[in-house]
Amino acid sequence: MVKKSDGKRKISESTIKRLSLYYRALSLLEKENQETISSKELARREKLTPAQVRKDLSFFGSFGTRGLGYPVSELKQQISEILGVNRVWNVAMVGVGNIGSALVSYKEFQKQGFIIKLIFDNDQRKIGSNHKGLIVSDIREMARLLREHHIEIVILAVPAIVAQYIVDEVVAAGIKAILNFAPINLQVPPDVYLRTENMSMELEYLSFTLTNRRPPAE
Amino acid sequence: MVKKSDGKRKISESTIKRLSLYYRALSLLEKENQETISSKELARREKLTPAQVRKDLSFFGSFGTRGLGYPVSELKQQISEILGVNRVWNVAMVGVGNIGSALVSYKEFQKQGFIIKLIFDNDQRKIGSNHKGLIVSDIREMARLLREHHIEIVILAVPAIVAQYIVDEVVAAGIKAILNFAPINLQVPPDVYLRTENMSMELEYLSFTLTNRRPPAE
DNA sequence: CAGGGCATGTGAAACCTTTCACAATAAGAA
DNA sequence: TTCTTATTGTGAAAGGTTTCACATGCCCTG
Repeated sequence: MVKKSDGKRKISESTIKRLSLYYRALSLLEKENQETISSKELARREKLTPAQVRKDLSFFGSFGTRGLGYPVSELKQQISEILGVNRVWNVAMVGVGNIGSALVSYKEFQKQGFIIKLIFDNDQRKIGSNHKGLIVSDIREMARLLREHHIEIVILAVPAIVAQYIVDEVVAAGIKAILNFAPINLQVPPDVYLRTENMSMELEYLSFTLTNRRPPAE
Repeated sequence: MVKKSDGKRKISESTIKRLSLYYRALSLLEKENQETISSKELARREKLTPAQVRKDLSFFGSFGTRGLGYPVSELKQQISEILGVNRVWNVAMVGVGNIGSALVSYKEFQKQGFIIKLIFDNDQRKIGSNHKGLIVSDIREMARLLREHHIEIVILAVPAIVAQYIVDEVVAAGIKAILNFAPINLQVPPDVYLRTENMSMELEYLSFTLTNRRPPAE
């Protein structure tokens, strides 16, 4: 129940990503009114091993009951605290092209507490237009508006060619966490956390798998 | 230059994903008319180590010249063959909500040779409507149309609640590769390759990092 | 055409992650 | 209360990935 003493435990990226999976699964289980779940069943649902589930959770504490499993609601709550999603995050979207406007309407982000408060673009035709109740702001006002609205995370959905330029502005405005959808590797200072979502990568992975799968017969 | 004898080399997922990064970087370098690149410089651009770049490439052959580096165009061509993106892949989109229609317009997929040929939905109001030159088809016609158009990859952008039902239909239609954008873990037979793109996961990762970063001072 | 410089290709070492295997222990039955 | 059953929590082992370090060998200069 109690968290471990916070030594300089280094938690791996894979563990954090799996916590997201557990969180999603637990949310579903909670809706189904299931009270407890074993590592075995949780692992089956997320295509992992029971040992992995237990090991992942053990980095953060002892949440289960031997012989019984984990209490669904309580574990979900614990993971939400670990991931920091037990609160609201103010988010701004930069770029209102296809991807940007789709993500503004994407309810999953809101459900997890990531609330898009501001939208920016540099296209005069888009500035002032309404997207899901939000008015598109001029990117030249970004620094001031980000500060005024206490934005902590910026989602970048601009063309690759301008992405580095825009990210420099975002960094200059004091933002420390950026989720980038432009298909390019951006350079940021070491105190800024940048994650790049590369949607082509997954298609290329499928392409690789189809291309290199063992032939139908020998 | 010549590929290694195809033993039962097991190539790791991370290596394949990095090949995607190299491919993207090389495409840019080619546009900039750079003729050669060293592992050191390629690593710097993608925030990796030179040794990693060389090791990754060495699984597939010897593409570089000692003392000089790798020939940009040639290496790009080689990687495109490895990833299987030196050809066109026929793709179908299932679901024309926010994400689905954004991805239909996403030029990056086309540029990489992933051509969306068909769009499906089950909403009568959407069926027959035009998205970027493609008419939305009735999902009940999916099996026939997928076969007729030689579709090899399906992108799934439907609500989580119906995703398992739809993916069962896609599998029944004989599709072996699926890219899923629904935030849920889907079950497919072992001969079907499924990748799930979880966009909330990256935001949650940022949330975790912001929440657990070392405090400003001690 | 020989020699210096440079960057590759690659075994081996270091490091990291996952899996194993079992002691610990809570719940419920008898 | 004691016993049985189930499942956790976790060191240790196994397995996998990254980094090191250097021999190799190509290019270019003189």
